[in-house]
Amino acid sequence: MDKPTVIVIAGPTASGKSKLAIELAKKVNGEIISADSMQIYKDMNIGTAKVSKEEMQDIKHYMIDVISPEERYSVSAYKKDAEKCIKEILSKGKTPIICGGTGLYINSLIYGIEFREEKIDEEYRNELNKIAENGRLDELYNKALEIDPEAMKKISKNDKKRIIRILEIYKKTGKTKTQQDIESRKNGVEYNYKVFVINMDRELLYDRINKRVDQMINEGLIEEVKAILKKYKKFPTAMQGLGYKEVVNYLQGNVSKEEMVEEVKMETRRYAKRQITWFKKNKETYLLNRTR
RNA sequence: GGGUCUAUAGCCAAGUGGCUAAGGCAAGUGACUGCAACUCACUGAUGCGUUGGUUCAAAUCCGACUAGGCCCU
Repeated sequence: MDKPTVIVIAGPTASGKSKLAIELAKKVNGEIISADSMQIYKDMNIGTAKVSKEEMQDIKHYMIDVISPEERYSVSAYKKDAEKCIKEILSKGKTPIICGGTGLYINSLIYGIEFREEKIDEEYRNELNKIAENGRLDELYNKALEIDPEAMKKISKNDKKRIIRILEIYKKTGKTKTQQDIESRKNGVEYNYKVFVINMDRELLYDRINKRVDQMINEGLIEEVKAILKKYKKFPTAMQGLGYKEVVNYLQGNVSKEEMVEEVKMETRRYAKRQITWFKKNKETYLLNRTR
């Protein structure tokens, strides 16, 4: 039995993924599933560069505006939700098109990673964070090294977040991350993913990023941030979003507007660079070279 | 024209006589399966504006020159 085809369009910010995905959707009778860790949040529109209703051209988009900025989201939730969308689109006889820049999310789909049911133990996480912040991260590192020396080969002594995760997994399941990773992949991949990664000359991309940031400011990014701050109280993850932190900093009067804009541009470039590194790693990928 | 201060990597900058010229940002490369727009690692000056000198030893002290800032005329 042939696996159904799912198209994936990935690439760094401002490389034109969204537009390409829409064009493609029109041609192949497709619908689009976003793979963006920030576009899942409601009310964060300008800063996350969501496509407008008009730009969608009646192509249905999934996984955008699904949760409130006050909530927390995760890869495992994304995997589950996105696969639901894939099934739904396929059942209509249409082609699912995954489009986005969050490599972690895309990988969970294309490598068919199964996540076990797990609620994050916030208390334990906070406890470990406190230890780490008291300058005792090395203790956590050593503990993690004892539990899972294999996984620790890839984790630096300073990588707080990943060291803590090793300990979390062990406390929760009694298993090592290495074991869990193996189990998570034993089911194989359900769909025939065709992955396209947009590749673009670095300078051109940086230029596009600068223009996009200027445009975001013009479109009212600052107002958007103000509105979000007024509407919601907590932002466990959402305010990590590029641009948002910097605007908040500006609103607090710590930096001038010009400095803030420069910061956002710089951060966006750094982000794009990380994305490029991430996607480069994927084998069996079709590189799309864009020169404009 | 006179005076004065400054000159270190793409940018900001520590060093004020003696190990191999701090650090930050940018840039590049890399890791990353439950916060991922996260978290983290690695990489850069054979040389300190130019040039002469003092010294066993100079980015560091002295002179000249060049460039820039400030003040005076």
